[in-house]
Amino acid sequence: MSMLDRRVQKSQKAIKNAFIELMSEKSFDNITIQDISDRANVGRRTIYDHYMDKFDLLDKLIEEHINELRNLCESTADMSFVEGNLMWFEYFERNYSFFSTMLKSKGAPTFRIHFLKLVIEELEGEVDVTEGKNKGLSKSLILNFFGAAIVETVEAWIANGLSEPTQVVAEQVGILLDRNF
Amino acid sequence: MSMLDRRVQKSQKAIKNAFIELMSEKSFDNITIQDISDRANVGRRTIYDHYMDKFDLLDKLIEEHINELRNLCESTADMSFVEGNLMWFEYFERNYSFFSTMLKSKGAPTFRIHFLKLVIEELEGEVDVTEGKNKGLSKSLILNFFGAAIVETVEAWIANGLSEPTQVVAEQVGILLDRNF
DNA sequence: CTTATTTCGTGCGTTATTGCACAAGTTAAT
DNA sequence: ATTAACTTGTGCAATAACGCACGAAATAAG
Repeated sequence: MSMLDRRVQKSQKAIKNAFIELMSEKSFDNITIQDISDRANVGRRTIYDHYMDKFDLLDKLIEEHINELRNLCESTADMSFVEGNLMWFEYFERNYSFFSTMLKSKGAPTFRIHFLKLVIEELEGEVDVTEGKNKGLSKSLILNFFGAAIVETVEAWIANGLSEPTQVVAEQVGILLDRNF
Repeated sequence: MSMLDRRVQKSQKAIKNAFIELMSEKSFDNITIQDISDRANVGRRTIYDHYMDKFDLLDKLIEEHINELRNLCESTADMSFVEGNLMWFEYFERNYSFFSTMLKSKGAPTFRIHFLKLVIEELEGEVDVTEGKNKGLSKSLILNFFGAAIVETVEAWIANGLSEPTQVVAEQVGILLDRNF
């Protein structure tokens, strides 16, 4: 994983950060490769060595975070929602600038879709409609219901500039989930 | 000047910054090339591509700032001390972390010497002992006198964490110099 | 519409950085 | 005193980033 050349890591990091910065300043469409190259202090050519175009860059960026979150799920598999949520929300907090720009920017509604999809996928293993409190209910309905609820909560929390303490939000959402699964 | 390869600039900057950071944490003697390489996130080999050893690195760093200050003097040659001092003290402010660590660190008393030497050199063209208020006085005595005064003032100002506003210090020192030259 | 200006995407040769390996010198611990 | 762990300085081949130049495509200006 971390066997990547140091130069690659640094270039990609600089490019991604520059891109996120620019996303918070102007719309996706108005960002040029030139802009990114200038801001990242990296040769324009270098960007093409790593990404096809700015769409590819955005895709990779999104995919990366989705994967990170998926990995996070594995390590929290044996925790309660209250515990696991803390890890999730701390991740959001750590990557605030990314999620903030991605969730509000109109240029990238793509992200919300991917994000919701991930949440539902990861929630899938937790719901049981054959017995317990959810017996007889529609599995897909439950998944959509709580998936959207989670995404929307995160979105609002971030849009408000993380005004609520991370622990509090994580715990409360955790309580609601523990109660329903 | 800025025709240097982007990579060189970035590497050297990272190395210098890492070095300054480390200087504020431990004594010069206890800093290893390994440390610098780790902190700068640069291959150990790269450091040797630019510097002989850590002494050379320190020298280059000092020399660089001394040169910057010397250049600054040229551009302020036709100003009064009050005006010119503002440029100087703003430079100190901009490079606070450097001056702070260099002036307090016991591992690098070298810097104080170079610094004083520069101040005296640049002051030399301003003093006239053949006529005016300093007629008959010893030129070298005057230079040492005010040179040390300036250096000490800067040192104290920086040691106090820039507690006094830059403009105020610059102006007051300027007044004292304008009065005596 | 026509003309600048800018951005794009790519090919190319050059250069800087990298990671590794090695022998030699330091430092610390037991 | 001896081992172990770490640092140093250097050689080397591989490769990432560089800067440049180019024609094509898109965008803005007159």
